[in-house]
Amino acid sequence: MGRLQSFERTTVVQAARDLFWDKGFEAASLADLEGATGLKRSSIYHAFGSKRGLFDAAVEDYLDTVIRPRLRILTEAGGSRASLVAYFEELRSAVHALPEDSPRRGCLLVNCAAGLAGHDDLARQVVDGYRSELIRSLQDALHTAGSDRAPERARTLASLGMSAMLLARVNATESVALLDTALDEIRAWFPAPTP
Amino acid sequence: MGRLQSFERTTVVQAARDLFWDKGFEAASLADLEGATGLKRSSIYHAFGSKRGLFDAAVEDYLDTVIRPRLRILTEAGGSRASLVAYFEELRSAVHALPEDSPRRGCLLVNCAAGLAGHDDLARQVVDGYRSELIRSLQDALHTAGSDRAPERARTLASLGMSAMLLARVNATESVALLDTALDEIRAWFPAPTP
DNA sequence: GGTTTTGTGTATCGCTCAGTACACAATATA
DNA sequence: TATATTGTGTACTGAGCGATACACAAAACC
Repeated sequence: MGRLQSFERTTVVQAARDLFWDKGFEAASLADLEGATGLKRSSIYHAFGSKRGLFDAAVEDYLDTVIRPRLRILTEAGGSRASLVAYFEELRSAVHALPEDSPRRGCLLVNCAAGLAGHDDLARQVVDGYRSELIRSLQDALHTAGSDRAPERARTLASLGMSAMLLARVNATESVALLDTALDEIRAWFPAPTP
Repeated sequence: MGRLQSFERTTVVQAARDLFWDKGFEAASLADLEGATGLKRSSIYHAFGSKRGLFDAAVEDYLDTVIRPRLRILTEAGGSRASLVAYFEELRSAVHALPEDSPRRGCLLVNCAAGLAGHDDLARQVVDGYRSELIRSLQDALHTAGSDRAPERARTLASLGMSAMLLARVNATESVALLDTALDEIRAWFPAPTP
Protein backbone atom coordinates (compact mmCIF):
# COMPACT_ATOMS: atom_id res chain seq x y z
CA MET A 1 0.00 0.00 0.00
CA GLY A 2 1.66 3.20 1.18
CA ARG A 3 2.01 5.59 4.03
CA LEU A 4 -0.65 5.27 6.75
CA GLN A 5 -2.99 7.99 8.01
CA SER A 6 -1.41 9.45 11.13
CA PHE A 7 -4.67 10.82 12.59
CA GLU A 8 -7.84 9.36 14.01
CA ARG A 9 -10.61 10.18 11.59
CA THR A 10 -13.35 10.50 14.18
CA THR A 11 -11.41 12.88 16.42
CA VAL A 12 -10.66 15.09 13.42
CA VAL A 13 -14.29 15.05 12.30
CA GLN A 14 -15.48 15.89 15.80
CA ALA A 15 -13.03 18.77 16.10
CA ALA A 16 -14.35 20.12 12.81
CA ARG A 17 -17.91 19.46 13.96
CA ASP A 18 -17.41 21.61 17.05
CA LEU A 19 -15.95 24.41 14.97
CA PHE A 20 -18.86 24.33 12.50
CA TRP A 21 -21.23 24.11 15.46
CA ASP A 22 -19.68 27.24 16.87
CA LYS A 23 -19.21 29.39 13.78
CA GLY A 24 -21.37 27.90 11.06
CA PHE A 25 -20.22 26.63 7.68
CA GLU A 26 -19.17 29.83 5.94
CA ALA A 27 -17.56 31.55 8.90
CA ALA A 28 -15.37 28.55 9.66
CA SER A 29 -12.34 29.08 7.42
CA LEU A 30 -9.86 26.46 6.34
CA ALA A 31 -7.26 28.15 8.51
CA ASP A 32 -9.63 27.70 11.47
CA LEU A 33 -10.19 24.08 10.51
CA GLU A 34 -6.44 23.48 10.30
CA GLY A 35 -6.09 24.87 13.79
CA ALA A 36 -9.01 22.93 15.23
CA THR A 37 -8.12 19.60 13.67
CA GLY A 38 -4.32 19.86 13.76
CA LEU A 39 -4.24 18.80 10.11
CA LYS A 40 -2.69 20.71 7.23
CA ARG A 41 -5.09 21.49 4.45
CA SER A 42 -3.41 19.04 2.12
CA SER A 43 -4.46 16.28 4.50
CA ILE A 44 -7.95 17.71 4.85
CA TYR A 45 -8.45 17.83 1.09
CA HIS A 46 -6.88 14.41 0.69
CA ALA A 47 -9.21 12.86 3.23
CA PHE A 48 -12.44 14.80 2.68
CA GLY A 49 -12.17 16.29 -0.80
CA SER A 50 -13.44 19.74 0.09
CA LYS A 51 -14.54 21.95 2.94
CA ARG A 52 -18.06 20.85 2.23
CA GLY A 53 -17.01 17.20 2.37
CA LEU A 54 -15.62 17.73 5.84
CA PHE A 55 -18.78 19.60 6.81
CA ASP A 56 -20.97 16.76 5.61
CA ALA A 57 -18.89 14.31 7.63
CA ALA A 58 -19.27 16.62 10.63
CA VAL A 59 -23.04 16.73 10.22
CA GLU A 60 -23.18 12.96 9.96
CA ASP A 61 -21.20 12.69 13.17
CA TYR A 62 -23.50 15.24 14.79
CA LEU A 63 -26.53 13.16 13.87
CA ASP A 64 -24.89 9.98 15.16
CA THR A 65 -23.42 11.26 18.40
CA VAL A 66 -25.73 14.08 19.45
CA ILE A 67 -29.14 13.95 17.79
CA ARG A 68 -29.93 10.27 17.57
CA PRO A 69 -28.82 9.35 21.10
CA ARG A 70 -31.22 12.02 22.33
CA LEU A 71 -34.07 10.88 20.13
CA ARG A 72 -33.48 7.33 21.34
CA ILE A 73 -34.60 8.51 24.77
CA LEU A 74 -38.02 9.06 23.24
CA THR A 75 -38.38 5.70 21.55
CA GLU A 76 -36.59 3.22 23.76
CA ALA A 77 -37.88 2.00 27.13
CA GLY A 78 -41.38 2.55 25.74
CA GLY A 79 -41.58 5.12 28.48
CA SER A 80 -44.05 7.56 26.91
CA ARG A 81 -44.54 10.20 29.64
CA ALA A 82 -41.26 9.42 31.37
CA SER A 83 -39.32 9.49 28.12
CA LEU A 84 -40.86 12.80 27.07
CA VAL A 85 -39.82 14.27 30.40
CA ALA A 86 -36.37 12.73 30.12
CA TYR A 87 -35.89 14.12 26.62
CA PHE A 88 -36.67 17.70 27.58
CA GLU A 89 -34.73 17.47 30.82
CA GLU A 90 -31.74 16.31 28.79
CA LEU A 91 -32.10 19.32 26.46
CA ARG A 92 -32.60 21.58 29.45
CA SER A 93 -29.46 20.45 31.20
CA ALA A 94 -27.49 20.79 27.97
CA VAL A 95 -28.48 24.45 27.62
CA HIS A 96 -28.25 25.13 31.34
CA ALA A 97 -24.93 23.45 32.02
CA LEU A 98 -22.85 24.79 29.16
CA PRO A 99 -20.96 28.03 29.77
CA GLU A 100 -22.33 31.12 28.06
CA ASP A 101 -19.61 31.10 25.40
CA SER A 102 -19.47 27.39 24.78
CA PRO A 103 -18.96 26.57 21.11
CA ARG A 104 -21.54 23.83 21.51
CA ARG A 105 -24.47 26.01 22.49
CA GLY A 106 -27.58 25.48 20.46
CA CYS A 107 -28.01 23.01 17.64
CA LEU A 108 -25.82 22.66 14.57
CA LEU A 109 -28.84 21.75 12.43
CA VAL A 110 -31.06 24.55 13.69
CA ASN A 111 -28.26 26.95 12.82
CA CYS A 112 -28.06 25.39 9.37
CA ALA A 113 -31.80 25.85 8.90
CA ALA A 114 -31.38 29.60 8.86
CA GLY A 115 -28.08 29.61 7.01
CA LEU A 116 -27.05 27.01 4.45
CA ALA A 117 -30.48 25.41 4.16
CA GLY A 118 -31.92 28.64 2.84
CA HIS A 119 -30.25 28.09 -0.54
CA ASP A 120 -28.74 24.61 -0.47
CA ASP A 121 -31.02 21.70 -1.28
CA LEU A 122 -28.84 19.04 0.31
CA ALA A 123 -28.62 20.94 3.59
CA ARG A 124 -32.35 21.55 3.42
CA GLN A 125 -32.99 17.82 3.15
CA VAL A 126 -30.79 17.05 6.13
CA VAL A 127 -32.50 19.66 8.28
CA ASP A 128 -35.95 18.57 7.19
CA GLY A 129 -35.04 14.95 7.87
CA TYR A 130 -34.09 15.91 11.38
CA ARG A 131 -37.33 17.82 11.81
CA SER A 132 -39.48 14.93 10.65
CA GLU A 133 -37.57 12.42 12.77
CA LEU A 134 -38.02 14.63 15.82
CA ILE A 135 -41.73 15.11 15.20
CA ARG A 136 -42.27 11.42 14.55
CA SER A 137 -40.46 10.39 17.74
CA LEU A 138 -42.42 12.89 19.81
CA GLN A 139 -45.64 11.78 18.20
CA ASP A 140 -44.91 8.11 18.92
CA ALA A 141 -44.12 8.86 22.54
CA LEU A 142 -47.28 10.93 22.87
CA HIS A 143 -49.34 8.23 21.24
CA THR A 144 -48.10 5.45 23.53
CA ALA A 145 -48.69 7.80 26.43
CA GLY A 146 -52.31 7.73 25.41
CA SER A 147 -52.65 11.23 24.06
CA ASP A 148 -55.38 12.18 21.71
CA ARG A 149 -54.25 15.12 19.60
CA ALA A 150 -50.78 13.57 19.37
CA PRO A 151 -49.93 15.35 16.09
CA GLU A 152 -50.73 18.83 17.39
CA ARG A 153 -48.96 18.19 20.66
CA ALA A 154 -45.93 16.79 18.86
CA ARG A 155 -45.74 19.98 16.79
CA THR A 156 -46.03 22.11 19.89
CA LEU A 157 -43.29 20.24 21.72
CA ALA A 158 -41.04 20.21 18.66
CA SER A 159 -41.51 23.96 18.32
CA LEU A 160 -40.57 24.54 21.93
CA GLY A 161 -37.45 22.42 21.46
CA MET A 162 -36.38 24.07 18.21
CA SER A 163 -37.03 27.57 19.54
CA ALA A 164 -35.02 26.77 22.63
CA MET A 165 -32.10 25.74 20.42
CA LEU A 166 -32.56 28.86 18.32
CA LEU A 167 -32.41 31.08 21.40
CA ALA A 168 -29.68 29.18 23.22
CA ARG A 169 -27.04 31.78 22.32
CA VAL A 170 -29.37 34.76 22.32
CA ASN A 171 -30.89 34.35 25.75
CA ALA A 172 -30.02 31.19 27.63
CA THR A 173 -32.46 31.96 30.45
CA GLU A 174 -35.38 32.19 28.08
CA SER A 175 -34.18 29.10 26.23
CA VAL A 176 -34.40 27.16 29.48
CA ALA A 177 -37.80 28.70 30.16
CA LEU A 178 -39.10 27.32 26.87
CA LEU A 179 -37.91 23.85 27.78
CA ASP A 180 -39.53 24.21 31.21
CA THR A 181 -42.76 25.14 29.47
CA ALA A 182 -42.53 21.94 27.47
CA LEU A 183 -42.01 20.00 30.68
CA ASP A 184 -44.98 21.75 32.30
CA GLU A 185 -47.18 20.89 29.34
CA ILE A 186 -46.17 17.24 29.42
CA ARG A 187 -46.86 17.01 33.14
CA ALA A 188 -50.21 18.71 32.70
CA TRP A 189 -51.23 16.37 29.88
CA PHE A 190 -50.18 13.25 31.75
CA PRO A 191 -50.73 13.49 35.52
CA ALA A 192 -47.84 12.05 37.48
CA PRO A 193 -48.08 8.43 38.60
CA THR A 194 -48.28 8.57 42.39
CA PRO A 195 -45.44 6.56 43.95
CA MET B 1 -24.72 73.04 1.19
CA GLY B 2 -23.83 71.02 -1.89
CA ARG B 3 -24.98 68.37 -4.26
CA LEU B 4 -28.21 66.59 -3.32
CA GLN B 5 -28.71 62.88 -2.81
CA SER B 6 -30.12 61.47 -6.03
CA PHE B 7 -31.75 58.41 -4.45
CA GLU B 8 -34.62 57.79 -2.06
CA ARG B 9 -33.11 56.52 1.15
CA THR B 10 -36.00 54.29 2.12
CA THR B 11 -36.18 52.53 -1.23
CA VAL B 12 -32.45 51.85 -1.08
CA VAL B 13 -32.68 50.57 2.49
CA GLN B 14 -35.60 48.32 1.60
CA ALA B 15 -33.79 46.91 -1.43
CA ALA B 16 -30.84 46.11 0.84
CA ARG B 17 -33.22 44.75 3.45
CA ASP B 18 -34.70 42.28 0.98
CA LEU B 19 -31.24 41.14 -0.07
CA PHE B 20 -30.12 40.60 3.53
CA TRP B 21 -33.44 38.89 4.19
CA ASP B 22 -32.74 36.53 1.34
CA LYS B 23 -29.04 35.80 1.76
CA GLY B 24 -28.09 36.84 5.27
CA PHE B 25 -25.48 39.40 6.28
CA GLU B 26 -22.27 37.66 5.29
CA ALA B 27 -23.47 36.09 2.06
CA ALA B 28 -24.75 39.41 0.73
CA SER B 29 -21.69 40.97 -0.89
CA LEU B 30 -21.16 44.60 -1.69
CA ALA B 31 -21.40 43.74 -5.37
CA ASP B 32 -24.82 42.23 -4.66
CA LEU B 33 -25.82 45.30 -2.70
CA GLU B 34 -24.72 47.56 -5.54
CA GLY B 35 -26.91 45.56 -7.88
CA ALA B 36 -29.90 45.48 -5.57
CA THR B 37 -29.82 49.15 -4.62
CA GLY B 38 -28.54 50.60 -7.89
CA LEU B 39 -25.97 52.56 -5.92
CA LYS B 40 -22.22 52.46 -6.41
CA ARG B 41 -20.28 51.52 -3.34
CA SER B 42 -18.92 55.01 -2.92
CA SER B 43 -22.49 56.19 -2.38
CA ILE B 44 -23.24 53.30 -0.04
CA TYR B 45 -20.21 54.04 2.10
CA HIS B 46 -20.92 57.74 2.00
CA ALA B 47 -24.49 57.28 3.17
CA PHE B 48 -24.16 54.33 5.56
CA GLY B 49 -20.51 54.19 6.54
CA SER B 50 -20.09 50.44 6.16
CA LYS B 51 -21.81 47.28 5.08
CA ARG B 52 -22.82 46.80 8.67
CA GLY B 53 -24.25 50.32 8.81
CA LEU B 54 -26.48 49.53 5.86
CA PHE B 55 -27.45 46.25 7.49
CA ASP B 56 -28.41 48.01 10.71
CA ALA B 57 -30.54 50.44 8.73
CA ALA B 58 -32.14 47.47 6.97
CA VAL B 59 -32.93 45.80 10.29
CA GLU B 60 -34.44 48.99 11.60
CA ASP B 61 -36.63 49.22 8.53
CA TYR B 62 -37.57 45.57 8.95
CA LEU B 63 -38.69 46.23 12.50
CA ASP B 64 -40.67 49.29 11.44
CA THR B 65 -42.34 47.94 8.34
CA VAL B 66 -42.69 44.22 8.98
CA ILE B 67 -42.43 43.26 12.64
CA ARG B 68 -44.16 46.10 14.45
CA PRO B 69 -47.17 46.36 12.13
CA ARG B 70 -47.76 42.69 12.80
CA LEU B 71 -47.32 43.02 16.53
CA ARG B 72 -49.74 45.93 16.50
CA ILE B 73 -52.42 43.46 15.48
CA LEU B 74 -51.98 41.90 18.89
CA THR B 75 -52.19 45.06 20.94
CA GLU B 76 -54.60 47.34 19.11
CA ALA B 77 -58.35 46.82 18.97
CA GLY B 78 -58.03 45.17 22.37
CA GLY B 79 -59.24 42.11 20.53
CA SER B 80 -57.62 39.41 22.63
CA ARG B 81 -58.88 36.19 21.02
CA ALA B 82 -59.63 37.82 17.69
CA SER B 83 -56.27 39.55 17.58
CA LEU B 84 -54.41 36.37 18.42
CA VAL B 85 -56.20 34.62 15.58
CA ALA B 86 -55.56 37.55 13.24
CA TYR B 87 -51.86 37.59 14.10
CA PHE B 88 -51.31 33.94 13.28
CA GLU B 89 -53.50 34.07 10.21
CA GLU B 90 -51.39 36.96 8.98
CA LEU B 91 -48.21 34.93 9.51
CA ARG B 92 -49.84 31.93 7.90
CA SER B 93 -50.83 33.80 4.78
CA ALA B 94 -47.35 35.32 4.52
CA VAL B 95 -45.73 31.87 4.47
CA HIS B 96 -48.47 30.34 2.37
CA ALA B 97 -48.76 33.05 -0.27
CA LEU B 98 -45.11 33.69 -1.04
CA PRO B 99 -43.57 31.60 -3.83
CA GLU B 100 -41.19 28.86 -2.77
CA ASP B 101 -38.12 30.85 -3.80
CA SER B 102 -39.22 34.24 -2.57
CA PRO B 103 -36.36 36.22 -1.05
CA ARG B 104 -38.73 37.25 1.71
CA ARG B 105 -39.48 33.82 3.08
CA GLY B 106 -39.01 33.44 6.79
CA CYS B 107 -37.88 36.15 9.18
CA LEU B 108 -34.78 38.30 8.89
CA LEU B 109 -34.35 38.32 12.65
CA VAL B 110 -34.85 34.60 13.12
CA ASN B 111 -32.18 34.06 10.50
CA CYS B 112 -29.93 36.47 12.40
CA ALA B 113 -30.51 34.54 15.61
CA ALA B 114 -28.68 31.55 14.20
CA GLY B 115 -26.07 33.55 12.31
CA LEU B 116 -24.78 36.92 13.39
CA ALA B 117 -26.31 36.82 16.86
CA GLY B 118 -24.19 33.82 17.73
CA HIS B 119 -21.11 36.01 18.09
CA ASP B 120 -22.25 39.62 17.80
CA ASP B 121 -23.58 41.29 20.91
CA LEU B 122 -25.43 44.05 19.10
CA ALA B 123 -27.27 41.61 16.84
CA ARG B 124 -28.02 39.48 19.87
CA GLN B 125 -29.66 42.43 21.59
CA VAL B 126 -31.81 43.23 18.58
CA VAL B 127 -32.98 39.63 18.27
CA ASP B 128 -33.64 39.33 21.97
CA GLY B 129 -35.53 42.61 21.93
CA TYR B 130 -37.76 41.22 19.21
CA ARG B 131 -38.27 38.03 21.18
CA SER B 132 -39.27 39.85 24.35
CA GLU B 133 -41.57 42.24 22.47
CA LEU B 134 -43.27 39.30 20.79
CA ILE B 135 -43.71 37.39 24.04
CA ARG B 136 -45.00 40.45 25.84
CA SER B 137 -47.54 41.23 23.13
CA LEU B 138 -48.77 37.66 23.10
CA GLN B 139 -48.94 37.62 26.87
CA ASP B 140 -50.96 40.84 26.96
CA ALA B 141 -53.39 39.53 24.39
CA LEU B 142 -53.73 36.27 26.28
CA HIS B 143 -54.23 38.09 29.54
CA THR B 144 -56.99 40.34 28.24
CA ALA B 145 -58.56 37.27 26.68
CA GLY B 146 -58.89 36.00 30.22
CA SER B 147 -56.30 33.26 30.14
CA ASP B 148 -54.75 31.91 33.26
CA ARG B 149 -51.32 30.51 32.43
CA ALA B 150 -50.72 33.45 30.08
CA PRO B 151 -46.91 33.26 30.41
CA GLU B 152 -46.71 29.58 29.48
CA ARG B 153 -49.18 29.99 26.65
CA ALA B 154 -47.34 33.04 25.34
CA ARG B 155 -44.12 31.02 25.26
CA THR B 156 -45.86 28.20 23.45
CA LEU B 157 -47.35 30.50 20.82
CA ALA B 158 -44.09 32.40 20.38
CA SER B 159 -42.29 29.10 19.86
CA LEU B 160 -44.74 28.00 17.22
CA GLY B 161 -44.32 31.32 15.44
CA MET B 162 -40.51 31.34 15.60
CA SER B 163 -40.26 27.70 14.52
CA ALA B 164 -42.59 28.39 11.62
CA MET B 165 -40.28 31.21 10.50
CA LEU B 166 -37.26 28.95 10.98
CA LEU B 167 -38.80 26.26 8.78
CA ALA B 168 -40.32 28.58 6.18
CA ARG B 169 -37.57 27.81 3.65
CA VAL B 170 -36.95 24.25 4.76
CA ASN B 171 -40.49 22.95 4.55
CA ALA B 172 -43.20 25.47 3.85
CA THR B 173 -45.99 22.93 4.35
CA GLU B 174 -44.81 22.10 7.83
CA SER B 175 -44.27 25.77 8.57
CA VAL B 176 -47.93 26.41 7.80
CA ALA B 177 -48.89 23.37 9.88
CA LEU B 178 -47.16 24.90 12.91
CA LEU B 179 -49.12 28.11 12.46
CA ASP B 180 -52.33 26.11 12.12
CA THR B 181 -51.46 24.37 15.35
CA ALA B 182 -51.15 27.74 17.03
CA LEU B 183 -54.56 28.72 15.64
CA ASP B 184 -56.06 25.45 16.87
CA GLU B 185 -54.66 26.02 20.33
CA ILE B 186 -56.05 29.54 20.50
CA ARG B 187 -59.46 28.37 19.38
CA ALA B 188 -59.41 25.55 21.92
CA TRP B 189 -58.41 27.88 24.75
CA PHE B 190 -61.06 30.47 23.91
CA PRO B 191 -64.25 28.95 22.53
CA ALA B 192 -65.64 30.92 19.62
CA PRO B 193 -68.26 33.57 20.33
CA THR B 194 -71.47 32.34 18.67
CA PRO B 195 -72.79 34.90 16.17
C1' DG C 1 -20.56 83.73 -11.20
C1' DG C 2 -17.34 82.03 -8.16
C1' DT C 3 -16.66 79.21 -4.19
C1' DT C 4 -17.73 75.86 -1.08
C1' DT C 5 -19.80 71.76 0.09
C1' DT C 6 -21.54 67.47 -0.76
C1' DG C 7 -22.78 63.24 -3.78
C1' DT C 8 -21.13 60.01 -7.43
C1' DG C 9 -17.93 57.16 -10.56
C1' DT C 10 -13.63 54.77 -11.35
C1' DA C 11 -10.01 52.36 -10.11
C1' DT C 12 -7.67 50.11 -6.82
C1' DC C 13 -6.07 48.76 -2.24
C1' DG C 14 -4.67 44.90 1.08
C1' DC C 15 -6.49 40.86 2.72
C1' DT C 16 -8.67 36.44 3.18
C1' DC C 17 -10.81 32.88 1.05
C1' DA C 18 -11.13 27.88 -0.84
C1' DG C 19 -8.52 25.14 -3.43
C1' DT C 20 -4.03 23.22 -5.73
C1' DA C 21 0.87 21.89 -7.30
C1' DC C 22 4.49 19.52 -6.08
C1' DA C 23 8.24 17.88 -3.48
C1' DC C 24 9.09 14.94 0.33
C1' DA C 25 8.11 11.29 3.94
C1' DA C 26 6.74 6.90 5.23
C1' DT C 27 5.26 2.22 4.77
C1' DA C 28 3.33 -1.99 2.54
C1' DT C 29 4.50 -5.15 -0.94
C1' DA C 30 7.69 -7.61 -4.08
C1' DT D 1 16.38 -3.80 -0.16
C1' DA D 2 13.97 -1.75 -4.19
C1' DT D 3 9.71 0.01 -5.67
C1' DA D 4 5.15 1.41 -5.69
C1' DT D 5 1.76 3.75 -3.24
C1' DT D 6 -0.15 6.72 -0.21
C1' DG D 7 -0.05 10.63 3.47
C1' DT D 8 1.96 15.19 4.75
C1' DG D 9 4.24 19.95 4.53
C1' DT D 10 5.27 24.18 1.99
C1' DA D 11 4.18 27.49 -0.95
C1' DC D 12 1.31 29.24 -4.00
C1' DT D 13 -2.92 30.50 -7.11
C1' DG D 14 -6.83 33.24 -8.78
C1' DA D 15 -10.92 35.04 -7.21
C1' DG D 16 -13.71 37.64 -4.24
C1' DC D 17 -14.10 40.28 -0.24
C1' DG D 18 -14.87 44.97 2.34
C1' DA D 19 -13.10 49.27 2.23
C1' DT D 20 -10.71 53.48 0.28
C1' DA D 21 -8.42 57.30 -2.60
C1' DC D 22 -9.34 60.63 -5.49
C1' DA D 23 -11.04 63.02 -9.39
C1' DC D 24 -15.22 64.80 -11.07
C1' DA D 25 -20.22 66.47 -10.91
C1' DA D 26 -23.75 69.18 -9.13
C1' DA D 27 -26.23 72.22 -6.27
C1' DA D 28 -26.48 75.72 -2.31
C1' DC D 29 -24.61 80.01 -0.62
C1' DC D 30 -21.95 84.37 -0.93
